[in-house]
Amino acid sequence: MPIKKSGQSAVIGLNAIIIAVTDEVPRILIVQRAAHSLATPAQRGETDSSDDSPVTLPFGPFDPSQHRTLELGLHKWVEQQTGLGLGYVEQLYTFADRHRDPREQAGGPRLVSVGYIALVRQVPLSGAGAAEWQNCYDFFPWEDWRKGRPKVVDKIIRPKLQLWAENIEDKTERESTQERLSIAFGTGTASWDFDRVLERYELLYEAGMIGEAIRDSKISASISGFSGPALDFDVLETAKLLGTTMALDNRRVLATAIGRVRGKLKYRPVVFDLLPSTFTLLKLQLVVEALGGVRLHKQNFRRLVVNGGLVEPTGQRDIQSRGMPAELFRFRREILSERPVSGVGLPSTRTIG
Amino acid sequence: MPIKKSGQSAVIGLNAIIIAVTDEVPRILIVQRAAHSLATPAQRGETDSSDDSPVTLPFGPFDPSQHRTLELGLHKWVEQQTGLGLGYVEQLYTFADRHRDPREQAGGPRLVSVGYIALVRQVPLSGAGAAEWQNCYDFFPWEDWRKGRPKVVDKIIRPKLQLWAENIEDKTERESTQERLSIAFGTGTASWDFDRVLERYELLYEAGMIGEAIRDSKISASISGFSGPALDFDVLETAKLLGTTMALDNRRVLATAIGRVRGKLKYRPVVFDLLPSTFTLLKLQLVVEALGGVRLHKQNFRRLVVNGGLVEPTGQRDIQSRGMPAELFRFRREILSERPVSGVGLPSTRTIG
DNA sequence: CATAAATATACTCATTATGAGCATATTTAT
DNA sequence: ATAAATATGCTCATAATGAGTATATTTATG
Repeated sequence: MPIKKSGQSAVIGLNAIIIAVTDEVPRILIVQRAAHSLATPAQRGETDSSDDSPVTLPFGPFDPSQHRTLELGLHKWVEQQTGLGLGYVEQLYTFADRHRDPREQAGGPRLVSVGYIALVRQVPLSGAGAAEWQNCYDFFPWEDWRKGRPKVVDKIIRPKLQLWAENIEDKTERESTQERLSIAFGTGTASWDFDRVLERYELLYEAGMIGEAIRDSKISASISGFSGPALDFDVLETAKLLGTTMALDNRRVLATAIGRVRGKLKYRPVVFDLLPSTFTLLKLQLVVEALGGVRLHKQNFRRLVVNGGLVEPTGQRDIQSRGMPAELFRFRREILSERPVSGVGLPSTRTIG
Repeated sequence: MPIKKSGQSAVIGLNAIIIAVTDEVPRILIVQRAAHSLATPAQRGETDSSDDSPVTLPFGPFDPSQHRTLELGLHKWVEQQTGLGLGYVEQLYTFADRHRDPREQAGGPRLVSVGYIALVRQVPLSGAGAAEWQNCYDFFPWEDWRKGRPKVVDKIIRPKLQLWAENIEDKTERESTQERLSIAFGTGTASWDFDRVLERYELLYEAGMIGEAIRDSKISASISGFSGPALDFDVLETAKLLGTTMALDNRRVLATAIGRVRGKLKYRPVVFDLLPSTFTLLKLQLVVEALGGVRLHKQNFRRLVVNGGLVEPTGQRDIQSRGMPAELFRFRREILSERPVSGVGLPSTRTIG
């Protein structure tokens, strides 16, 4: 089959970011070594660049003749591959940059992926695919602040990024980069904004500090024929401390997803799609904390969700080991029609009668 | 040139939702009668279904061989067509449902459009295209509450939707529809959530109350060979009161965009991309109100943006006609690095030290 | 059984944010 | 000079939030 050469050609695929929380760990479904059924040639093939990461997000082609909508295509294929029934599903973003795959041939078809986030309750895997669950924070060790600020932030990220930014030649670019740093990593007066996962990832990539950056620059060097500068040991060490490298731009996609979910938590009751129909308040809190990467104040959290009408008691109690048994609650769906958002108003300004 | 028959083929296009606010009116850029340069055959051609609406969003094909990223493609083409320089740009959504164009041929390539929102300051149009500005609320008369609740809401929308929902046969579906109604239109205890523009639009479409629904059902009837039921005068009258019909699913795209912008207003300072670099607080407020479709309390709005550190006085005053001259303010970019979001926290729960 | 450890739940209190309004100042039009 | 229009300052009640303290109910362990 000859390769199409049309400049306008594109292949549309679906990327699924499937999230579940178990044992206080947010996990995503990943596939090892491109075991996913159908990949583009560029995705499947010539990956033997020795250190290329085998970890990918589940990916499947979208066949318009088969499926009426993207979302239906996604459901079908995920269920086939994993046996998972998807709960909450939301379109994330469409990724279409050139060199998403750095090995993409000039003139070859562009790989366009539409990413979907799905939140699921359960963890039983079956189906044809070789999918497995992996801790989100394996990919973003700097994003989990539940045990305090991760050491990697002060020891590596901040100093190295600072240094990198200071050495940018162009003044305008240097200053705008420093501003971005300050916003994303909360240097100075700023606090750490848990939503800005993507912005942090992008800065680390641009600074060449993570595995993908090293890999991509190596590849483009080898394509252009130049041999890049020898990588010193330190760079590789740093990259290793900054989490597991993923294939292509998959880690970027994942960063987008986590940021989106964290943002969503604030104003829509999506957590409940990760929980069974009844749960204790502690379980609820732990799931929120896992996704947000933060610890919350227990009594206030309780006050918020109970007084806020998000949950209601079932009258039943949880049976467990240590301590006083907690009451089981359920999500109050009615809240959706009662309050505009579960927590906020306009720009922080409310309407006037 | 023979038509491709591959079941997997797709054409990727870009839809631009370009928003500006002038004279307290939020406006979007539209194109009359498919005057946009390059449309798919389905989009351009056989539109002669008599009453088919001529109003479309700017649309352009995306050529991967020309542009490295979707956003670059968008910029290029918008500037060519309109002479506009885009300010804030954000990817909105990817629309790929079958029958986005109800005339789509079975087996023909699927039209996939990636929508982008752009906020611009100015209104001078030039360039090759036949674009013009139109009031957003021409398409969504029920969304502008600045002069109180629009009459169309109580006179038409609520009663007709209520009736429609009550007559759904299947009990489960009826109840879920009634819940959706209550959430979207704030029947009962609920208040009107200004974000839920898309949900409201979709319900009106499903209920067959707006122009697009009538058009699409006519078309599928004519394709399937059945002649649909004769439309009574009332249905057409209703549709006319519910705003201007757009081509294809463009109004749905626009609804998505407006909802997104309204939501964004709450927690990111995007308004400033619609304003000149200095402005009075009234101007600022009027722009927020225009987009939100609400009136705000003036003194509290001032307190919010000034005490909240979003803006700072320039020392200069505005020269105008009536009344005390207002001070000119400017956006404090520093706020971005100072506060996580301009207004909120986690699900409504803050972190604990 | 008594006690410690673990957990759940109730309440308090200071601070800040929000919604609604009154009061005063500064300008232009008449 | 006065009315109309606008800007701006201030108050006040209420609600939301952050940070605790206190108490209750359970299991594990001596």
